[in-house]
Amino acid sequence: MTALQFDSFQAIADPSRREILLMLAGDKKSINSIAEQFDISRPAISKHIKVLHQAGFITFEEKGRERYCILRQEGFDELKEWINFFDNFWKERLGKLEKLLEKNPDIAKKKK
Amino acid sequence: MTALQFDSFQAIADPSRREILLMLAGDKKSINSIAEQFDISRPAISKHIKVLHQAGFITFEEKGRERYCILRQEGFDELKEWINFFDNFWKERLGKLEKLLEKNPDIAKKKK
DNA sequence: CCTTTGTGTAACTTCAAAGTTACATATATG
DNA sequence: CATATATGTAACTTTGAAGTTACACAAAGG
Repeated sequence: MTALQFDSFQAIADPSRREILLMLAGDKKSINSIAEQFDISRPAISKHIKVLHQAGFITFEEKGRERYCILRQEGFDELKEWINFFDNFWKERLGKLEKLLEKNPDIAKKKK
Repeated sequence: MTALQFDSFQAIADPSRREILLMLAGDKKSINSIAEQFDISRPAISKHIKVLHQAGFITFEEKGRERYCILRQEGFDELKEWINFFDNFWKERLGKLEKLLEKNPDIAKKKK
């Protein structure tokens, strides 16, 4: 249903877009109220919002002529899983090292 | 000491670079052995490796004329913290909701 | 109804990223 | 030593991302 048309890694590569996400963690905000916080033009922000939406990071809540942007938890899933993969990699590696030290405690001793 | 000259968000925005990191989770690899796995040219891979290094994701182990790339755990820290921020945001929000329901159990009931 | 406000988007410019080829250099090997 | 191998990098091209301005349009408000 929510066909991702934009890579989430790509989406958060831009500092302005990361800033927008941070702003939305505070509260939902209209497009214009977001744009006010930036030096770049309103259409530029509009594009960033579009990207964030297409990447699944935000949803909209229409209110008259205003469009409020709301953070969307699932948007962060892909990244979280990616990080988790490497986290597990390190943990696993640490586990192996511990087992090794249990069996060969001598390794921990200085060579000389 | 390790002056980051490249943004880590930017570094993982490129699919090839993410792929390289995945490859290195298996084992350390020489630049050429990495390049072999890709369709793009060796110099292109060389550049990607440089970026990953400057962003702190990998270190090198020189072995004669070969240069082995090794995953570096700290490189992932910035990202992990970023994700954690939003994770805490959701958890906190959930906590607030639970407290609210404790005090006003009626909210959970259907309106009609 | 006219004007203001909030937003989307088309058309354009600029710039940097990602790729290429060509060349340089250092190490290994027969 | 001559050659093959592993790598770095300069110079260049192409492409797309990010910004701009200008315009369109729907909703609100007097």
